[in-house]
Amino acid sequence: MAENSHRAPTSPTVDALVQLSFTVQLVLTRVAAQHDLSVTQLRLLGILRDRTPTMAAIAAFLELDRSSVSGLIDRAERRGLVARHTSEKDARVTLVEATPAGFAVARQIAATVSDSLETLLAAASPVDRASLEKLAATLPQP
Amino acid sequence: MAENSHRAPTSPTVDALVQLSFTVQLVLTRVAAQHDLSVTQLRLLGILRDRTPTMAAIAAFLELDRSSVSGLIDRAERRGLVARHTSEKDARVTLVEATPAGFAVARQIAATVSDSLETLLAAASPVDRASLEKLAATLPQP
DNA sequence: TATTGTTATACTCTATAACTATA
DNA sequence: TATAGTTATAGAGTATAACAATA
Repeated sequence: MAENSHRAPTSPTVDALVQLSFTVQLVLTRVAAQHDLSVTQLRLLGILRDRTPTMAAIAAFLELDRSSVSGLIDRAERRGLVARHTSEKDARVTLVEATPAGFAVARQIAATVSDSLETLLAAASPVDRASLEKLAATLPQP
Repeated sequence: MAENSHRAPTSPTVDALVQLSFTVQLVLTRVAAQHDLSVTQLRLLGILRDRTPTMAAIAAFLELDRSSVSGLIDRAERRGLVARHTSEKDARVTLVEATPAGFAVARQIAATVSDSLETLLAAASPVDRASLEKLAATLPQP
């Protein structure tokens, strides 16, 4: 038997996908940390860039329990990044909106992430870039 | 001014990379959850498939503080997935090894992740796959 | 009654600082 | 003294269960 019987053979494409994913997450984690934020808070700010969603919508988007989102918004609110508003149509519903400070942080983070990833992609050919874009566009949501 | 002044223009390749990354992480999170594990524990088991590293090596690999790794290994050990051994060469050093149960879980997880991602990749052409593999191989570590 | 959100509780994950044991 | 690892502590993130307010 080979030296290592624990490693099941897996496709090189799958390996590439997983490795790529962790590289991107590492970049996101580091950039978020520069602003003393978690990747989840970073995602939250991303969502709020062009939406004013309900708590439930945020939970659905992030695939979190609504109680987890309550805590998430509590902490973001405490830091002045987001604000809660009660819906005028349905008093049960809470809408979440980024504050000007929240938008500013979101912009900075997006710019830094973009720069970092572009630097990593420096060696990628236009054809490989196009493949990557096509792949992302056609990949079904799991 | 446009409807939304908060969204800075970013490259489609960067967007693709980020989206792809979150898709993969979602798959990993779900598969890990099926075994009541976190993605970090999943990564740990992945590392231990072909290594018996020191605590410090695990910390370096996962980019965590050594104290965080102590807790991580505590919890994995409590669940019977890994075991600690003191190095015979240097009594300060602790080596971490997967147990048979740990290897079994690692194998199952790897198989499920592989299946899930292959399903997602069903529509990807051989050329696009090759591009993805090349990209992962040439991407510098950030 | 059903839905929206919060709270109480418990656990994992993580870091910082202080510590122990060994080299 | 320096290094490897642990412990104490604190906080973020997450889920489950129970709850209040509103529909």
